[in-house]
Amino acid sequence: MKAPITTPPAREDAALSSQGPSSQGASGSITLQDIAAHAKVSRSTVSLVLRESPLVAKRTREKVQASIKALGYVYNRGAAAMRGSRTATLGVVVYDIANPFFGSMVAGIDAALHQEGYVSFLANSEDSPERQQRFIERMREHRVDGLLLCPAEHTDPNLIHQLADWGMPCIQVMRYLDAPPFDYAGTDFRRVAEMAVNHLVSLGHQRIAFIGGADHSVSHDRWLGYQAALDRHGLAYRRLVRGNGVTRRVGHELIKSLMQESPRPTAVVCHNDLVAFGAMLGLRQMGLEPGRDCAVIGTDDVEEAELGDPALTSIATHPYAIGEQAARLALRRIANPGGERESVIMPPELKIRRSCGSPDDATVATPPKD
Amino acid sequence: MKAPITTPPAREDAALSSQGPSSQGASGSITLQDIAAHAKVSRSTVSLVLRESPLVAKRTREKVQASIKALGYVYNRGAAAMRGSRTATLGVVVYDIANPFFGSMVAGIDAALHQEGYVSFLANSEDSPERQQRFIERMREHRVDGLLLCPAEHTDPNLIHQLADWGMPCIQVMRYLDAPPFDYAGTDFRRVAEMAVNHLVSLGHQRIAFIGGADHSVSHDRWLGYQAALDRHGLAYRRLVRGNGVTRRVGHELIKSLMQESPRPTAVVCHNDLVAFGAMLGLRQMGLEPGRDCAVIGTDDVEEAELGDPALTSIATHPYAIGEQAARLALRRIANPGGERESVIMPPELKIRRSCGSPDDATVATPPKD
DNA sequence: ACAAGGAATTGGAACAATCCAAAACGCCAG
DNA sequence: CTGGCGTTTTGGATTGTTCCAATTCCTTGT
Repeated sequence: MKAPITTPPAREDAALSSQGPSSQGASGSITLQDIAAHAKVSRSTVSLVLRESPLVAKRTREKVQASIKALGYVYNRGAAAMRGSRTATLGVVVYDIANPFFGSMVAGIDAALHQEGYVSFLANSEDSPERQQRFIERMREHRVDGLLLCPAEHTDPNLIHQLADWGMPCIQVMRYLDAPPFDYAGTDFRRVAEMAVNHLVSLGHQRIAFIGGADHSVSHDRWLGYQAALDRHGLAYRRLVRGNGVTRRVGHELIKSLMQESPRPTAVVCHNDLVAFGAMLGLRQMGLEPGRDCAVIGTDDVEEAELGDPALTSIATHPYAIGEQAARLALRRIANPGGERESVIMPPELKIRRSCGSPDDATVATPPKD
Repeated sequence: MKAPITTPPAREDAALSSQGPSSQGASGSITLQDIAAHAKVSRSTVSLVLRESPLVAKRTREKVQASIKALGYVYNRGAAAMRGSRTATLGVVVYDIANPFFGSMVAGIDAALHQEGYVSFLANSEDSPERQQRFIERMREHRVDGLLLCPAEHTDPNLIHQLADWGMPCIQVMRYLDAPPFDYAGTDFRRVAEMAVNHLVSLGHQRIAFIGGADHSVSHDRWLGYQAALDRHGLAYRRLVRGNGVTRRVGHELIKSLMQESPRPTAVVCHNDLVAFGAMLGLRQMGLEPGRDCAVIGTDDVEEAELGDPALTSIATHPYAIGEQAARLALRRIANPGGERESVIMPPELKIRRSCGSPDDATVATPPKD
């Protein structure tokens, strides 16, 4: 890692130093009491105005609001949280924020929370249970109203019960620990894999492989779905190569060894789109054409899928929508902590493009009829 | 958008309902007073122990720590922030968290803050100044110690001075508003574009175009760098096609019209790697080979650059490191609010791959000597 | 003119920590 | 035994809000 270069200020403007000359300056900040004095009402009335209580008369409300504006008052949520019961904050834990899938999910969470006046702490666990644990402790100290958790790999399944004991609402997202019932938002990964297999079967494929995955619920579910779909269609060929991870590189490596087997698969379901891109690249390097010599299907439908060469057929999992739904579920649970646990499952969606063959070369992808 | 499917709990485990039977249960939480009583010392002493004050004697400290553990005490940072001066929280604003560049940056911020016991609120402005403004107001209400801001497009440049008036430390990241001095962390985008041009010139190129960009400081700087570098090398050809955005699609469109001009450029500098991927795809579709018929260079060095076909030569801008540095700068400023403003600039780095030609076809990319 | 009743307003206590000045403690020299 | 000094410990005041019960104000009916 290179050291950064630190420069002094590029230009020293006139006397812009220290605090601006405006208003009250530093931290001797305006309180409810000050507003009350200015508007000639009581502290309590001001508090009611701030919380938009219908109790306070219109004239008074307007007078108070004028004072609030005039003095440049800033509500102190810390103090409010102390007496009241909610902080209007949420903790969000993901394990890889640099992954655009989680980026979209966080964008969805943010949008939904923003609407309700909530604001969220974000932590990136990097799949370390220890880091995750420290963050959760800090969230407790900050008295967040709830937690949105994509559990790190190898998290102690007991965590969920511990959170429940602590009275901290927790929605699991994408991944989950232990057994239901719990609050969960995600997609049905079993169904995702099934849809992929079904699509390939409908195109006439009989030898369908699956590549990629890691040791967590989202992968297990895909593997189960893959096998269940093959069972249903009564297909004997099955080849599940898990590899180590969910990256382009993994897809690239796995497809190469897979295509040297005999018999070769005619189609491959990939754990996600990154693995699929790697697989298509690997096929090209072997002189094989994705979509003609071997159908490739991904999952997630990342933005790049559409612009690939060939454009990648994929099962969309809608991370943004999952984020929104997870956030809404969290708010529901906070409003009603004792309520029945819920699972919000976003239906996956097949996006047909060219990597499983196009109308014009469908004949090539379709094996002989008998 | 499809509606999600909401299911009731999948399985109702024995009597797992309501709160667990553990400890204190609900919110009648343990306070300093409780610890003090249990350890037979005063509230103040417990407070000192918690803050690791050297004032308290070893025996006492141990006794108090034992009580803290025994009662399962949770520190209340809200209450602490009320009397004390810091909240150990920071606000972070980005405009597109789904972009992996910002994902990495946020990961760097998170890592640096985590080490110092800080925790951060995250907001995704989606380049809306109004949303950004609302978030900043909320951050003020939550009394964050500082702000890390990637300003939304068309943000009022006055915002920086307003924040200064409010006494809220603010580090601008990547983009910046108005004129120095201010605290800033980013990379030198002028230099980024210059490096790209220099590299192409060193390979013998004379007609070098630039594509992509939006109306903000990071784009302006790249454009300036591009032009400055051409000036320095005394090259007359210049073609700066700004397009509308920084996506693959933009690169794809722009390269196509550019290659129909006469004379054609022999090399193209792209605003970022996404634009570069689009450009390479466009070249292929025109029957041209990136790196042979036209050199392509990107900036950012995203993970996919290495795995592209051909692998993309790019100027790395190290978003993770920028995030770390921005966070550290914020903590420095919080510790010393009156200190001199700083700019932390990460040096960009040339990553040579194959999209500007490889050793074996260097002759093809190099025009005649004279 | 007065009581009743609802609408609007209010003061004091509570929340859980920190800060500060003062008190208690221990130890040793005179 | 007392004074002095340095180390620990401690109440009480303080922070800015919400909650609650009580009070005041304003109508309106008799």
